[in-house]
Amino acid sequence: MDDKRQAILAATGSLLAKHGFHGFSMKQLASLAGVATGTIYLYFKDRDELIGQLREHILQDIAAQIFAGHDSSQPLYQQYRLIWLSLWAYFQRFPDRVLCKNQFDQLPPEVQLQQHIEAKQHFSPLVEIFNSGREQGLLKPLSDETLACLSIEACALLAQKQILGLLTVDDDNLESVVAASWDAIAINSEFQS
Amino acid sequence: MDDKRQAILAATGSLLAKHGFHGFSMKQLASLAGVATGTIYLYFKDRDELIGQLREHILQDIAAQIFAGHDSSQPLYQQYRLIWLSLWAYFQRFPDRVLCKNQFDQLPPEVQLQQHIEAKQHFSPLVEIFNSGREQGLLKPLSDETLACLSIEACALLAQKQILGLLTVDDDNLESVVAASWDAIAINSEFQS
DNA sequence: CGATAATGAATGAACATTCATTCATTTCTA
DNA sequence: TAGAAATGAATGAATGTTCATTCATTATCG
Repeated sequence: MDDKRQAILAATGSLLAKHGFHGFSMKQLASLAGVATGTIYLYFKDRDELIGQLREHILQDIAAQIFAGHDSSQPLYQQYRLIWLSLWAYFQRFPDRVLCKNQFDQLPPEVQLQQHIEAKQHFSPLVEIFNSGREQGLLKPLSDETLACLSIEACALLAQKQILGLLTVDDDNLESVVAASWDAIAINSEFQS
Repeated sequence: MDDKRQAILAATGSLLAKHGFHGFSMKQLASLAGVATGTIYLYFKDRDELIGQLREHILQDIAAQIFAGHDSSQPLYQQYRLIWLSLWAYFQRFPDRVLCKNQFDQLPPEVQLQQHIEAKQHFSPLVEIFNSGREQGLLKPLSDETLACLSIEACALLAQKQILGLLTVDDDNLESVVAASWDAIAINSEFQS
């Protein structure tokens, strides 16, 4: 059965979101997933592989969702805006995913290097936007990573805080927040829209 | 002896930075701090209190450093710039602290609410900048938390990535990165500097 | 001053608990 | 009924915490 696998992955996500790596135990996971502890090991070699696969699963899912309506013939800001809003919507729909993603970003340094390379492949359309933006003189001449920190990563940060109840970005503000994050990476000419 | 206490706190920081909460053991800590395991419990009630006190220690230290040269009579951007650059310098000097801070930000949700209230008190001068910036029409009409995410939190994010070797912000770029993060929160008039 | 007593910081082996993982057994399915 | 899937008690390693003991230092007294 493959829905057991899915159930285990889903339970892993919600447990990780709730407790972090602290207090994440295979027994609790089994009980939440509605399987026996041993069953987990039929689908995953061990704890680390389980977590690695969850990470991969989430990353692919996010990438699939936020680039769903992507159209590289649109104006650059429109492309950016759609991605940002899709990411925001995704995180609102699956709050656990933000929390998980941020947990992954706090794994030991040696793990993160590998993660970073994988991630960049998943998000290549965004890298394309950065590239052509710099070429056209629309975006600041900073590295992809720097631009990402200043723009799209703010989305994940804001989403996390909103989920934890530390701030509120309502739908009225949303459009100006996207624009604000664009301002961070865009070159400010007097003629901008 | 109070330097035992300091030694334990320091060792906790570097261990936390290296391994995260994963693989952080009191035995390893004792060995790194150069004390017996039992000694730790003479200075700290338990593991959680130890970590809580480290958090408090780091937060106070950061606040003290980044507001050291703060002068509220300066132009708003100059105030912001100094804080940003001080924070950047601090993180370059004490890389462990960034990694620790980010670990704290991934503690279970219920812990973070309390942390957020404390933190806001430590960083009141920054909140002042946001307040008067909004009043003067220099900053976008967004909440403190949102402005912080878009501006100063990017500093911590960039610092972490730089420390992990995922990007490089050299001193030439630094000034434009600060300006970029300011662009995110500032209102863009045609007459801006 | 010298000898003795008291102190409490520091120790680390011992303890209870928790955890990831295994595997003999049972349950399901084709 | 044979084979696959699932179980969950058992295992042993690892962890946080405790506490009886040590020992350098300080205080007390003859």
